[in-house]
Order: sequence, then C-alpha cells, then structure tokens
Amino acid sequence: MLTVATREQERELLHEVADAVGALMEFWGFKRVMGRLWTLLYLRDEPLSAAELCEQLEISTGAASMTLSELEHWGVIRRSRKAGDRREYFEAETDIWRMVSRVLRERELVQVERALEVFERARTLLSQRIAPGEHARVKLVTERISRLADLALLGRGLLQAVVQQGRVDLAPLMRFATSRRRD
Amino acid sequence: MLTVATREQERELLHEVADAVGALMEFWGFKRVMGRLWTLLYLRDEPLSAAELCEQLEISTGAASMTLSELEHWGVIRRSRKAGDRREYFEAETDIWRMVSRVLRERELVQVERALEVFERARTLLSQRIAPGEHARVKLVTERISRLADLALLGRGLLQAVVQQGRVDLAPLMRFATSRRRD
DNA sequence: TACTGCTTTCAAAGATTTCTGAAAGTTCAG
DNA sequence: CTGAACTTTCAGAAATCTTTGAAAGCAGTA
Repeated sequence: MLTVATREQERELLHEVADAVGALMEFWGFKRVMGRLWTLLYLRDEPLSAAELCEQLEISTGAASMTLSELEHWGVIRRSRKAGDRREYFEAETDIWRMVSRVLRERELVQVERALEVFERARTLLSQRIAPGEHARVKLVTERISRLADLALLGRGLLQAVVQQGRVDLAPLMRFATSRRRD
Repeated sequence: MLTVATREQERELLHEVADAVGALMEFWGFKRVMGRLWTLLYLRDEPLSAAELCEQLEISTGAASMTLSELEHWGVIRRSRKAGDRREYFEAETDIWRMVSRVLRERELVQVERALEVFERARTLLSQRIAPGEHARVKLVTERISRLADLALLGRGLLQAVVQQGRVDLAPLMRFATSRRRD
C-alpha cells in the first residue's frame, strides 16, 4: 500500500510539473494544453496512445488530435507505431534546446523583425517631407522611434545570441547570464 | 496642401508604429490597446486628454479609463493637469528601459520562479519513497525534470542579467548580444 | 472488397477576454 | 453648497479563443 500511495502521489506530482510547464507555455503564447500534453509525454519513458492522453488530461479525442498535430508541427513530439497495433503512439522530442530555439527563431524573431521594419519605414518617411516649422517636432518623434528601434534591436540581438549559442554550446550563455547577477 | 497630405501621412505612420508596438505587447501578454495607447503618447511631445485618446484609438471612454489605469499601474504613463482646465492629461514615461525591466522583474521572473519551485519540489519528493523496482524509471523522470529546471534556470539567469544590467548600463549586454551572432 | 478500429475534421457549444455606454462618483469654479 | 465637467465603474454585449463530439475519413486485416 505504500507503493499504491506513492504511485498516486507520483501521478499527482507529474501533473503539477505538467501544469507548471503549461502555465509557462500559455504565458508565452501557446495553448496551455500543449504544454501539459508535451510534458506528460516528456516525463514518460514509453510512448502513449491518444486515448491514454485523453484520459490523463481529461480532454476530448478531438482536442487531443488537434493538440497533437500542433505539437508535431512544432517538431516537439514524434509519432510511432507498435507492431500489430493499429493505434498511433506518441513520444516527446527530448532535445529541449532545439525546440526552444526553433520557437524563438520562428516566432519571436519574426515578430521583432516585423516591428523593426515598421520603425525603419516610419523613420525614413518622416525624415523626408518635413513641413516647414515642424523640424523640432518631427525630430523628437524620429528620436523616439529610434529608441523603440534600439530596444527591438537589443531584443533581436539577445534572441539571436540565444538561438545561435544553443546550436553549439549552452555554457557560455549560461555563464554570462549568471556571472552578471551582482555588479 | 503638401503640408496637409504630409500631416495625414504622418498620422497614419504613427498609428502604424503604435500598432507594431501593440502587436509586440500583445504577443507578450498585454492587451494590444495598452501598447497602442502608450505608443501614441510616447510619440507626442505634449500630453493628451482622455477624450483625444478615445478619438484617436476609436475606443470608448470606459476602455480608455481602464487602459489608462492599467498603464499607470505599470508606471508607464503619468497623469498631469493644465492650469484652469478640469481635464486630466496623460503623457508617456520615456525611460523605456525602466519600464521593460520592471515588467521582466515583476512578471516573467515571477512565472519562471514559480515553475522552478514546482520542479524542485517534484524532484525532492520523487527522490524519497521510491518503490522497489522503480529505481530506473524514477531516475529517468527525475533526470528529465532536472533538464526542465536547467532551462528555467537559464531563463531566470538571462532575465536577471537583463534586468540588472539595465540599471547601470545597457552596453555590455548589447555587446554580448551582437558579438555572438556568428560563431 | 468490406469490415473494424482508430484518427481527423469541423460546426456548434462553452469559456474567456475585451469593449461599451449609461449611471454613479468625483472634483472644482463660482 | 451647487452644478457642470470630467472620470470611473460595471453589468451586459460583442468578439475571440478553446473544446466537444458526432460524422466522415482512412488504414490495416480478413
């Protein structure tokens, strides 16, 4: 009975972890259930079937199917089959870093770049055709757009650093991140 | 008439910039209108009244009032009054960095830390009470939770680096971010 | 080919977020 | 103190996002 209690407790714990990841991912612009489902798979050594996932997560077959497709689209889970079994099984991609950097590259970076283009265009157009007597005001506006652009550039730089770094070695980044804590 | 055309064009441009910032902020977990409103104020040298903002953004008085409160709560706008005028006027906080680092500190960091606590707790509890014959499996689960924790730690480290850095000098961070682009 | 068991799709329901605008609240000049 | 001018609040409307589940689709036997 110790074992039974422990099993139940473990299940609970893993769900808590899954919920924590779900919260992070939601906060981050994904659907909560994507994070929960991925984590559940990640914390298993064996592949799970869609039916099991429905049961564990208390979602419908439809939701499971769609969520699994999305996760697959992001390359964070894999499908597999067992011989003599019609069902599909799913397992998590375990290279977390690859996943994260892909998302950063394809989502965050795109967003930031889109904004940068707008800022750039606005600056260019403003610098042309300044009505007389407007010089001071237009200059202030341009200056402020430049500051927005600076921030976006910093963001882009950080994202690129993180994304690039990960491909080879995470350590320098981590070192930088932690070394700066007190200065 | 050149001036008129230019004015209209400028208005349009500024709205585009505001929309771009709005999109970033929305993507980032705030309401789109917060970003649009703040940017509109930021790109003005003079304070605006609530009524003008309603008109510019095409939102109701209620929405304006609530949005302004939220922005004030985050310390990114200021209220002011003009002598002999009953209306309140609003202007943007111009220290962008201070704003961003505050948000990172109070929102992102909190989220990451919450997740880290869950991971830590799960690891501790799993390491106790391992049912016989479960060692291998539990070890794998623990190992994977550790990897999640590593990622969260990296995130926390980066956030802290960014937040700390900004207080004194942004340059080193920018240097780091850009120097790493190709290696 | 036809059946069976599993998966996907998608219209509609449900949940959640955001917005509106009228009413209540506040402030201040007179 | 009063009333006009402005602001805030908040219940309900509207818009948006998410989930459901039944029907259609598909793949692997028999």
